[in-house]
Amino acid sequence: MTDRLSLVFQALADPTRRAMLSRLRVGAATVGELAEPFEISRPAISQHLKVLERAGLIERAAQAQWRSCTLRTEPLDEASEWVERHRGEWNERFDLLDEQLRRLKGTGDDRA
Amino acid sequence: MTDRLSLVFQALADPTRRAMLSRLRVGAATVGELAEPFEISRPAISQHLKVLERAGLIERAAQAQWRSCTLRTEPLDEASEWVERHRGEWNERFDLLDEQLRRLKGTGDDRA
DNA sequence: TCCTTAATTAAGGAGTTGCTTACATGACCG
DNA sequence: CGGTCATGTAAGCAACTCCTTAATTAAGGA
Repeated sequence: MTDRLSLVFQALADPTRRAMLSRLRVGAATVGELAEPFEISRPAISQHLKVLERAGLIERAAQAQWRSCTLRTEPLDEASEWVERHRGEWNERFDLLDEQLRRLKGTGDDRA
Repeated sequence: MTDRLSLVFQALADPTRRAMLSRLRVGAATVGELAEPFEISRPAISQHLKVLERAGLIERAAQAQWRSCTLRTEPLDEASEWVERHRGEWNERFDLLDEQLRRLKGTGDDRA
């Protein structure tokens, strides 16, 4: 489980962590804010954040005694690529569009 | 970890299982054929297949003493939906195109 | 300085994963 | 029937996951 893609999928395999990422989509949050919707302890939250950080899905910045967490979506690109490549036939058309849009956007990363 | 989406992401979190799915993309295979590229034991293969089956990603059919495994991509649609919804801003445009293509294809599943 | 707040680290426990070897099932084949 | 091939089940083990409570670090305010 040493490769990045596995770490990302593993991070996404937990509903609490997915909910955290969804929350972060609307903007940065402190650990306390992230913890608020859940009934689990703060250390449990910290551990989930560690998993997300290890997968590259969040970034933490210390400001005074608060840690601001921000979403990093780049790892999701790799995950998306894998999933799209393995969806049925019509998705090959979809992949084509993906690549066209990617070119449009200017990030010229060709996949293997 | 009772929900389908978590089971799918968890199934994808292992390189061996991802390689198996990639292999199945080119057509059905027996357990032996699937096992061939890997150095792990047959029971280990069986256990990986159980994980994939639990996530709905493969289907097994018994033919004589062979079990033919086939890929089922539907669960990947849900995974794809989640990932696309959480990729950066430009992906909102991407999502739009996704939906347009979906309508073009005729599967009218609106997401929440 | 002392207290509070925000968060992490430490230690431990129940359950799961990913592997192993040994054994069981079940179909075909002489 | 007995042997072999394809696969699955059982049992066990080290490592990891996800949670807990207790202790720790570190900043800010009285």
